Amino acid sequence: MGEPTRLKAIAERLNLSESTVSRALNDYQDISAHTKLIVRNMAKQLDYQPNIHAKRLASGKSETIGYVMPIQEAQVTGQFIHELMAGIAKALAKYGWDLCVIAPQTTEEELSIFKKIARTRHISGLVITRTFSDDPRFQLLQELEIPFVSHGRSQESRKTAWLDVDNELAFFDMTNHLIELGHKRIAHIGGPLHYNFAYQRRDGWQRALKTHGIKVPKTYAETAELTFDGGCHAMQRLLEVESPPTAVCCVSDVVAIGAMQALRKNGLRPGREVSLIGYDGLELGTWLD
Amino acid sequence: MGEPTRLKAIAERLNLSESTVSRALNDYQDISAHTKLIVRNMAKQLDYQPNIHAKRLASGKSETIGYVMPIQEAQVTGQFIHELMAGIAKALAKYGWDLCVIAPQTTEEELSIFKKIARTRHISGLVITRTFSDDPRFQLLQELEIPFVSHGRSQESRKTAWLDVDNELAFFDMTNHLIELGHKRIAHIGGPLHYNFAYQRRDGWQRALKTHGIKVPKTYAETAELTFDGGCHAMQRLLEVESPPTAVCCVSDVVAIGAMQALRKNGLRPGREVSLIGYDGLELGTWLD
DNA sequence: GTGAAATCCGAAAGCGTTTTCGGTTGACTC
DNA sequence: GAGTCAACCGAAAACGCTTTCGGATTTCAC
Repeated sequence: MGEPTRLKAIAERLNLSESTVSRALNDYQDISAHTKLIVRNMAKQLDYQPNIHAKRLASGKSETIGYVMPIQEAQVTGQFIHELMAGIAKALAKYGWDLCVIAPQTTEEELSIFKKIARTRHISGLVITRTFSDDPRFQLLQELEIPFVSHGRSQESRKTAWLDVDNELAFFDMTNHLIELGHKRIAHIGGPLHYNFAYQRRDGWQRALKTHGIKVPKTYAETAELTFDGGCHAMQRLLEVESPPTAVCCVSDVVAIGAMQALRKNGLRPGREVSLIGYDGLELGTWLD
Repeated sequence: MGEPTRLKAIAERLNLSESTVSRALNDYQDISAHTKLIVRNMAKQLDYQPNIHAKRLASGKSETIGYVMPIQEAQVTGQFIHELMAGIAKALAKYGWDLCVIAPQTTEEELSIFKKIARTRHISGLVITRTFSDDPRFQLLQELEIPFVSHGRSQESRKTAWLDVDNELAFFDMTNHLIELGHKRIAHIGGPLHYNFAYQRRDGWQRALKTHGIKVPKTYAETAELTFDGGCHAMQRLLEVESPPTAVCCVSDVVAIGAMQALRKNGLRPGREVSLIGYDGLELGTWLD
């Protein structure tokens, strides 16, 4: 293998200056088409790969995106989190950008990392995940003028870029489906409402009921930790209500499985006496129905 | 915020040269303890953060580890994959190193990325995951002299560093547990044997049976795709065997859930007529039993 | 055939570190 | 008091690229 090819090598071979070669490769306007062509050919021939550190130092651009991993709590499923990462990494790779993992331990640490990035600018932009309804990161990042995309929205998302599943619609559809199947007593086991997706999903459920003029007792709106146990206990509570629901849509599959466990304990068969429906990347749904 | 602090600023404030400051911060031997002290204090006071690109360019070290994401196939669960990433990222952060995501689309692309890294050395080392029993990456990386750690082993792992769950032992223990519960007819639904963990897990099951002098028909060693369907079909086949098993240990929880579905279809109750046991990070086990 | 305007390229100054190589002190020996 | 040897520190050259600035051609209009 030996030494990697440098700009200098290309320049010497072609009797050009390094600056010309650099500009040819970066497609500057003031380089003739012919020159660009021969430079690029030579670069390909020598398998030239620019030294990214020199490049980033000289240009002052870091060409790096930081992916902020959610702080570990409970066993909120992380199934699709890494698919998203892989997708982003692939897309960035096309442009020679890097995706860097940032894993803060606490919220305070997370915010202080942001501040550090704002000073050093060694990271050009961020992807943040697991957003909260009231998420302090949105304001801070805007103040610091760090470009970012959020996976999942917040109340502040009007002004910022985000990508998200349409949670509200998904649960609206899900609930409608149950209604079409003839269910009237449809409950919801939601997640803690500081998770924004939990908020949205509950809203979808409510809107569907409202649209069809169906009224349910307040006790039908359950809340659970995003664990098996959480789902189990919430379902247990629903079963103790005066007239228990005939269908329950759960905020996540993990919760749904927990709920199912509760049904079994009470001698009820999921899908028969009580319909359960979950939601997530896990595809457990195929088995639940 | 303004401009970040540079080495120069510290040097000027202290009437020292930049080189002295640099060596003081990097704990060189030829700088007096006193000088080191005042330099470090000043650095802290000015909140100095070295420009990593300049640093990496000058030192020729990239201080970056690449995490090679497994190529997407089927829905092999990725639950704990991101916990590992977070752990690595945290550990590296302490030393100012970065963890960079590499997401190849195909095996060929993966190998060519390795070759590129070998030339440019813009990444100091790799973490590779989802290893195969016969994994070409091990040899290539050794040839290219790229330091790496594998998460999961391969046949070649004698010479290289790896970290892994002791799959063999886990399934040995699991099977023993079933034996202690009185089961004699214990089957195994394994994964495709080119996955090394599938290999190891099957071995653990076999060793336990052998240790207790239990013989089972060859048909008890089933293989399934790592999906719900795979588990379902494999279980179906097991039920059609002459004398079906009373317990089955499954290579993963996803497969176990599929198997469970098959049991239900046949009017059997998991945990009653047939015991099922799965294995993974999903903690589904708590519910399965 | 002159001036102006394009067109294309080279020289050189950065970017912010690290690291080699010497040089200046002061202490210590005989 | 000349010579030696540590102990400390500064000057300056890398590292490999980008980008500004200006210089040399060529083109075109008149």
